[in-house]
Amino acid sequence: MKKTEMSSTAPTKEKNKEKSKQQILDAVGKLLVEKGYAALKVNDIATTAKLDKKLIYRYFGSTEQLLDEFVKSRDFWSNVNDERAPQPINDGGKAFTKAMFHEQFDTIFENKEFQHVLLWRLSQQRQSLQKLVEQQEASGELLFEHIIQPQFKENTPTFRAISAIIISGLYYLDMSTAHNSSIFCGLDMASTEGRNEVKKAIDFLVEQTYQHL
Amino acid sequence: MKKTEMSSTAPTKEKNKEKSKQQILDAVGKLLVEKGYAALKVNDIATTAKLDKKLIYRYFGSTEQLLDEFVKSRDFWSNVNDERAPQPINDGGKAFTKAMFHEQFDTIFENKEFQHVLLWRLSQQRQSLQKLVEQQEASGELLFEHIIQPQFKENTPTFRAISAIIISGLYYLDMSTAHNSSIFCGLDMASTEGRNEVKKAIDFLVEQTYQHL
DNA sequence: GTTTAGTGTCACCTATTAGTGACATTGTAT
DNA sequence: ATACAATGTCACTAATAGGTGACACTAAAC
Repeated sequence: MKKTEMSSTAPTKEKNKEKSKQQILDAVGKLLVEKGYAALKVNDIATTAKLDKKLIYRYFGSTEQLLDEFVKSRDFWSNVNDERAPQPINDGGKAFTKAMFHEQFDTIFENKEFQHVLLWRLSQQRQSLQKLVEQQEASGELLFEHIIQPQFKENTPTFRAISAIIISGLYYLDMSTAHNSSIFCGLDMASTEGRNEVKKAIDFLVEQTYQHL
Repeated sequence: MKKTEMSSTAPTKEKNKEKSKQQILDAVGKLLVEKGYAALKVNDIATTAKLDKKLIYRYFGSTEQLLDEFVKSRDFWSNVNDERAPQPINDGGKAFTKAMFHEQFDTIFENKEFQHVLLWRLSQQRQSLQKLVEQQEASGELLFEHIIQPQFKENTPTFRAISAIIISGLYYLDMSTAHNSSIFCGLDMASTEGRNEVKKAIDFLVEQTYQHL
């Protein structure tokens, strides 16, 4: 009978472990968003997770490993990786490029955790964060090879540079909006109008690039 | 005779105070560049300055005030403020805009202290850092009003957005070059070639904007 | 010489932080 | 019932952190 119970109900011990690990990982995310990566201390994490810090060491080995685990647990570049080209690409990727830039701009704006991870990886040399950079480069490379190169031929490097400016510009604007004043070049980057101006600018720049590069 | 000495030679005590204050401020800069803003701890600062931390409290009041003092002591936006338009502006500011973007890109690349302050102000809400944002906005506003507005009329907001993307893009690229891998969109942002591609891209984007916006 | 004010040094206190050993609790297998 | 293994709790250490009081030294004023 006891055996029957065991096999019918999932083992509660295991469940609690997974639940606790999840609580801890979530606490990292919460602290990251609320106080920034500098506030990621074991004691705070444990308190936020409402668990003893001992469990952090037991389940993750060390604070370092916990943070690495946290980074790995989030899939920040899924929206870039995923291959849903919304419309067939017969314009050399123009519409796709515009849409991707818009998506990046909005996704990062909404995802505070993402913003803090961007900032974190600018500030610290953590291996798991470095991996994000490589991952991002790799997924971007696919686009450049398959869509941009055929379109722009020998001008591909310039297109790369233009993309670099635009993408990193969007990153910075989203980060600075969340942490500093939201005014940049006189536009309110937290308002719909301001953000629409940026999107118009993106479309304009991409359009001009496709027409005149 | 003693009195004569006093009035002829500067009082050495005062001199030492100023020298010590300078040593402390320089130590902040050195630590900021070498270890990032998170490493700005009193003990480290004092050690780096080769002085007792007591002096930090005596001369600056607190660590907080020291850091504010440090930020105020540097004039990071002088290169933007200063009104040396290299050529007469009869092209609506096109050449000036290109030159300014290039200058920003290179200045920040070379000035590691500047990079760290950019990062610092994204990460922390310190009043003296916030003032930098306002100062920067104010000096930019002059350009928009006097040069851009007459040229672009009702399209000025779009031009603002384009500038916002480009400037913040240059910021981010310079920061990420120094702290992460220097590869972005497949271009090496630490190499001359990579940076020249970016400059070509800047010129192209500005050119297109002036021709077709 | 004595006083005085400012500079610099040292020892000390306190709070925070990371990390661990010991133990109590609980669910499960025998 | 007993043994066992994993979860969770607590008290403790050690290191690092910010900050201060007391005192020695020195240059100038009298």
